[in-house]
Amino acid sequence: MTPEQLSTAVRDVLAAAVDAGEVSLPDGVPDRVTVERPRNREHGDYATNVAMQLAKKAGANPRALAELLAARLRAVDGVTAVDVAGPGFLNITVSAAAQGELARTVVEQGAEYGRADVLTGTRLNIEFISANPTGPLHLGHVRWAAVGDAMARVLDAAGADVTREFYINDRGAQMDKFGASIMARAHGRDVPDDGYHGSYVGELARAIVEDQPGITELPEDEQLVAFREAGYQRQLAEQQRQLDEFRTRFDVWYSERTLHDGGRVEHALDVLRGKGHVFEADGAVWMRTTDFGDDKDRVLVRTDGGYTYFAADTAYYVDKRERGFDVCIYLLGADHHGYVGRLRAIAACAGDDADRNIEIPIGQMVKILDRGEELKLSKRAGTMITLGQVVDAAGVDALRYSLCRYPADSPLTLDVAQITKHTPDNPVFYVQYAHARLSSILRNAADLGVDRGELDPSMLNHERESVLLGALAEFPRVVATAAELREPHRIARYMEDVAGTFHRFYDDCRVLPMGDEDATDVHRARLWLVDATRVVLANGLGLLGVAAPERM
RNA sequence: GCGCCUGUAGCUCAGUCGGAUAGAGCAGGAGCCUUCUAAGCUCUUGGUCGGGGGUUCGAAUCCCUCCAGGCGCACCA
Repeated sequence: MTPEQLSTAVRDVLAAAVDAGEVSLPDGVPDRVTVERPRNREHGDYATNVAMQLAKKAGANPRALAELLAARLRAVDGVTAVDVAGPGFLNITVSAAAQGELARTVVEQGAEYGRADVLTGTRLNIEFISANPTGPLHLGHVRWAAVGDAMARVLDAAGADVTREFYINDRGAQMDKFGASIMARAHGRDVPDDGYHGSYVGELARAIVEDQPGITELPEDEQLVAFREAGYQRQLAEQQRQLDEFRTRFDVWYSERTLHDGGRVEHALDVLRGKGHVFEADGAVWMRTTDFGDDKDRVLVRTDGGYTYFAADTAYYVDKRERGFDVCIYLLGADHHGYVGRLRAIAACAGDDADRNIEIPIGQMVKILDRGEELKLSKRAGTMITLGQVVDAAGVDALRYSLCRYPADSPLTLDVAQITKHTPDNPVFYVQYAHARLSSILRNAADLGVDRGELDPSMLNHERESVLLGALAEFPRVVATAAELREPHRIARYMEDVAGTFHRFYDDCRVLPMGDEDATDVHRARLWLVDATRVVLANGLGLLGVAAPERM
């Protein structure tokens, strides 16, 4: 019996009590009844607080209402005991057989187990990283690479139609500075003060000159463009390679230039003019974002006739909506949180609901310590910690998992030594090890010729088995919650719980027959449970983009 | 000055439709391998949930206020 089924059963019991005239609910029976796993085992397998929630509406004493529901619940198939406790909690105990059926469900659903449908029908666009193509991805991008990718996977698992998007800022003054910096290096000159000082610029210059020997002979203005474009292409390819290595995938790489070249900016301005939020003042064209909570109005077209970056942001949002996305998610770093107000205002000015059509989660900064020292980037000194260097130090799995295991809105410090060590106090390895251990049991079973056979769920009546089954049953709800709250870290925390629960089961319950023993129904049932546990961990790790090793 | 985020055990942090005695790991202490991975498990010490007020059957959670720390407030990109 899954929590979902039990919740439905409780709701049905409530409805039956209403029909029988034992309870009166002026607002009707609620659609959903919360059934949760109590922290304390003495409170049964599941508990519900419906009686307390509805007591006031029903004009009844919470405990009396609970008693009334308990009497009916006891008759439900698979329920073995119902107690009324405290101010009116219903503590429910489920039979081993009803609970054990879950092992079959999980194994049969396999990779599908855990998928939910809470977001079915929602078209989501999730944009993250969106770095300038003027250099390699660095430390500042790493958190969203991991969390954004995991979030996209979780949203997909919850049934949403997800598009992952990377916005390429390939237009504007920064690009020209980038081109000028490469050109300066190609001629052995100093990079301009406001240019790019990283050592990669020199390497780029060398590679480009080698590839296009005539480039340094071009007139200065043409040469700058040639360097800029060649540098752009190489850096974009480099970023894509870095992300590929980090297992972060995008569906759409959206170039800012195409917004301008395709007339999308003019189009967006027309749309917004039509909504009445555009005005002219001081020779510039503005959008009245203060109508919607922004702290100041924003310029769209400068006095010199050029479009601002904000105009492109506006066009980009309008474009996303016209491409059919219901919700546009922008993952921004804390250093960009000043953009939240104006982005929300864009949505509102476009006639949308800023509380529904746009979401802007803010990720706080990450510090990474290596051998006690903070990996720090300094643009001025030209020292830079690239994504690749961090990956080299910590490994993709450890890095992705560790970044995903904390809520993105809390500041984070990771120690490379801490997240890469192979000890149980490292959550990555604790979870991966559990998966390897499970895989090992399944391998050994095959070697011994023990087949899972038919499941007799009533064999799974050990305390540790019951707790493990209960934990596995939570997976779909955890996925749904993680998706709805945009909090993939819940998946990691959940898996740590499952891994611990499994290790404790393993310690107390022998799965395979020993020596010359014949396999019994208990062995077979435990194999089902082991298989189901392995499925849940594999699916969960998959949601974080972390490997589920079969051997360690 | 205004805005966003954070404040929970010695340390790193979980904890959202408000629920039962506030949790986990580490660190400290004591144990468990003749058979499936000891990269594991068991027991134990440890709290004014930053302070104060409010809402109610019930608050770490919701509201107000104060304190401390981080970040941000361009006709830059």
